[in-house]
Amino acid sequence: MGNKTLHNIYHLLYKQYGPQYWWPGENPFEVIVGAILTQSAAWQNVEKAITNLKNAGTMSPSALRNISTDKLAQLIHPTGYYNAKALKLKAFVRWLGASYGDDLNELFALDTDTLRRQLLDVYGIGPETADSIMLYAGNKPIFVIDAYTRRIISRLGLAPEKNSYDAYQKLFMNQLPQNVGLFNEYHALLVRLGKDACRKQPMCGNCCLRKICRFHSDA
DNA sequence: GGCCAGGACACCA
DNA sequence: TGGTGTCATGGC
Repeated sequence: MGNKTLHNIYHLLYKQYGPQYWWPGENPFEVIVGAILTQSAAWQNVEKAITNLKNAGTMSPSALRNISTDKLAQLIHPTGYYNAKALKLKAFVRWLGASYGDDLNELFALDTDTLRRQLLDVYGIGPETADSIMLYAGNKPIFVIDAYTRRIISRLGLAPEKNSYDAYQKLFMNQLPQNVGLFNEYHALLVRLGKDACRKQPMCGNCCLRKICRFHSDA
């Protein structure tokens, strides 16, 4: 594989779709809440939940600590898994208050490795959510891997030997400049492509991946 | 009416 | 380490 392949795919995607303006959210805390709520859920449903939280005056760490878990679950009902996600939000704000006095600037002042380890220790925050928080709320140069990314890369024949989150992440981070803006836009573009792409295996001949496929086989 | 969304965790072998 | 079940609504 040419070491410029991932660069070229990025430029092709950007040319096709343009900037995606991620992450939708008014401030870093809202981005974090959205990152937890969007786990295996359509963003359209997450927006409804975020609106509910704002209307209830609960889009803040202290407000989320003070509200009951049941009431919180009601507010985020549209996202699905609302009981589980209510516990996850509770776990995060409890930890944020106890460890950092609700100060996200202090949290994001940690070095990248320490920050990621600490986020992963919080209940409900796995690799993708941790990396989304770091990149889109903390502006840290780390690449977010999701199901779309794996599917697209795999179908292009670029899958790493190990089918693990870390292996996919290294694939991108070893070949691209450690640039927050690039990582931000690239992941968003992969999701955009993923929404368009045909899900059938093997790759069908006429879906939105075709152009990239043709490019890759030419490269 | 079935499928699947911008996952994570518990439990098992 | 890897596979499976669970959590669950809403749009197409």
